[in-house]
Amino acid sequence: MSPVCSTRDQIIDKAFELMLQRGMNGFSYRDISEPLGVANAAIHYHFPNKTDLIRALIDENHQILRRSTSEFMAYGGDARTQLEGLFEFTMKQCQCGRPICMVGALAIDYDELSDDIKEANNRFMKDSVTWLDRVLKVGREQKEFRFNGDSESKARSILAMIQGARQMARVNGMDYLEVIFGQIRTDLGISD
Amino acid sequence: MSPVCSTRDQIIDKAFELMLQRGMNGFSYRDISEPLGVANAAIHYHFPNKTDLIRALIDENHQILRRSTSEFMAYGGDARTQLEGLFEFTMKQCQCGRPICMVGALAIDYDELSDDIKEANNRFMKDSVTWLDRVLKVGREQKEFRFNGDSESKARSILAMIQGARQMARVNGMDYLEVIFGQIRTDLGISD
DNA sequence: TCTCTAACTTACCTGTAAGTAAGTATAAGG
DNA sequence: CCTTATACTTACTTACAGGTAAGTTAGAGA
Repeated sequence: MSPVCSTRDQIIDKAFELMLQRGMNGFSYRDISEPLGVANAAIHYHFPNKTDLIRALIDENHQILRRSTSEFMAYGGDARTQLEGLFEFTMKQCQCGRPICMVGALAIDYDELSDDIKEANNRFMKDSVTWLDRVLKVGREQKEFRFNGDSESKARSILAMIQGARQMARVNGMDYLEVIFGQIRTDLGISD
Repeated sequence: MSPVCSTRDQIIDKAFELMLQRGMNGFSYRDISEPLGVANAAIHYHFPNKTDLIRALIDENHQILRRSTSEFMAYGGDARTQLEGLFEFTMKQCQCGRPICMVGALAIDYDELSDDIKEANNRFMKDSVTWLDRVLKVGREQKEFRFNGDSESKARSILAMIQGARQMARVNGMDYLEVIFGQIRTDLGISD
């Protein structure tokens, strides 16, 4: 195991931040190397080309979400708490300089992505839907949520909403997110 | 009035398409000039720098939506028809090579936008919310739609959903959009 | 016929992006 | 002590981005 402050980890950290702020074409190797005080070629040593770097960022993203969802899970079986965990997670991401999500960032550059990156991104999306679908199913069974129709469609629509909201929040201010969270609660028949 | 096939119009057409496919940093002057068979500098003649070009694209986008919404309006007072018009409009945009919307495209490059572009983008968003808010209000009064809570929040959430869905559709296939449209109908208490 | 302007083209410049090749410091192992 | 691998650095190349300056051409108006 490499230490947390290894050059490689620092590169990933910085690149991850830049990726979710500006997208794939919005940052250069220099934007990473300069603040870290290393040479440009140091990045090429760890990630031969930009595709390799992006691949690593997708993995990073997947890990972050997986870690977070298992954190929510640990809170207990309460579906409402898990949904609120997703809201909090989203809010935190936006507040710590990650205004857009990976799927949204990659969607812009979709045409120039390699097949394995497209697939990794797709897998991530499906994982997210599966997770939320489960939360909704449990929530409906436990009478915490009230909604009509298929729970998977509902899960997809909520994820789409959050993704869109993140982008609109950037243009129109952070309270856009709170409005959307409120609407999701209302749509799920949560009185609060 | 310049003819439809003027160089200026062709530049806007091509740039608009590229913008909604790849975002602001995803295309160059060459990507426009080459297919049109003109010199790179011809673009600079009409739009001195890239910011001027982007500004023109936002205007173009605003006009397209305004034209479309007044088309829906012309159909009659039926709120349901107007909502379906929005769905159709979105679908058509995606099918004719404009997978993402302008707000989404610009959100990625937000940090490097000039103030007037940010403002124009914000205005566009607010116009869209205002329009949909009205449709929802009328629809609720006429008992075409059934939903809880504030109509403006609902409008925002629907627009966020569509925006997110466009991006997710790119990663996961076009039927994602249909799923989301279906979910919006369900959430509005439309039986069909 | 001459002049002027709009709408370009050609030829160029500067900056910067991604990437590479070759060299170097350091520590670990035999 | 020598060798090897890791983790870099320096110095470079190639390509292309956005942008500019000066020249050209075609048509409209006096």
